[in-house]
Amino acid sequence: MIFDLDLRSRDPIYQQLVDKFKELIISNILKQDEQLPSVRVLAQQLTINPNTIQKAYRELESQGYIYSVKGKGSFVDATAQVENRAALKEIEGELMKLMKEAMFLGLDKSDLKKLVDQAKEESGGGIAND
Amino acid sequence: MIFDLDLRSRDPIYQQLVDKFKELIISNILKQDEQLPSVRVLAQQLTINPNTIQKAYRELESQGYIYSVKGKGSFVDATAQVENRAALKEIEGELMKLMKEAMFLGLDKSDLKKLVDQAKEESGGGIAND
DNA sequence: CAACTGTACTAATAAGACTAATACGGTTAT
DNA sequence: ATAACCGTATTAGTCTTATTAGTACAGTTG
Repeated sequence: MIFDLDLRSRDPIYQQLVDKFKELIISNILKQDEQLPSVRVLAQQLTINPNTIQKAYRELESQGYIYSVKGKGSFVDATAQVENRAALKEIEGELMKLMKEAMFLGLDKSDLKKLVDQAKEESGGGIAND
Repeated sequence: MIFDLDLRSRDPIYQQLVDKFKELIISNILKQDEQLPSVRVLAQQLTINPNTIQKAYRELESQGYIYSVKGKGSFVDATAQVENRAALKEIEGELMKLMKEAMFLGLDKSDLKKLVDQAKEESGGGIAND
């Protein structure tokens, strides 16, 4: 489990952790029901405070990416993502904003559609369908 | 000039202002060389500190969206956006991340490509090409 | 000169991220 | 059952940063 945290970033550490884990789950590197490192172990590995890990895990759980069981651990929950309508709406809004900005900066529709294909290949495209 | 700022947001006010002005410039509601409200006037309208406006304008200038002239004012700079290679690379990265997440949450390629078309229509599509 | 513009600087306040220490409750294997 | 793990909660202190406040300087315009 390798994490390249940037302690000097404006992005909080817990947010970086959330993003990293999301990527690992989305790209299916962490698989369904696979156990995440424990709060204490990961904190020791990264030499940061356990509370920070806990905050990241709590966030991941509230977003439906993992589930935690007292006494057992935290595990990947890659099911039922489709039900997360609110999150999807938010992401669509962000996507629209970024796409408009990208177009303003010189990209055109075909460039963006290539990005779509690329995103598909790099994530579910090669993994979820096998 | 209407701004619906969320003072309680985790996003800083100056960042919200940057986003708003970007949107207005990208959608061509604010046109080339059009003057932006002065730092002091806008601060008074929004009942926030002039320094916050200044910070937003400085950011917009560093990103190439406006230019400021001492004694005269701040103006829209919608030219030469294509040269901003670094910004474009960053945006592409963010787009990839969001697209992957959107797919994980249930969207497919065609959904995303529809978003691309929609973004085109709502921004440059209907304005830059007339 | 007066009234406007952007810009710069310093200090004070408020909020939030992070650390630290501690404690509680559930699980699992010996 | 008891030790060694797990997640969870709470409180307090530190540090950073956004924001405010006040002041000052420099250029433009009538």
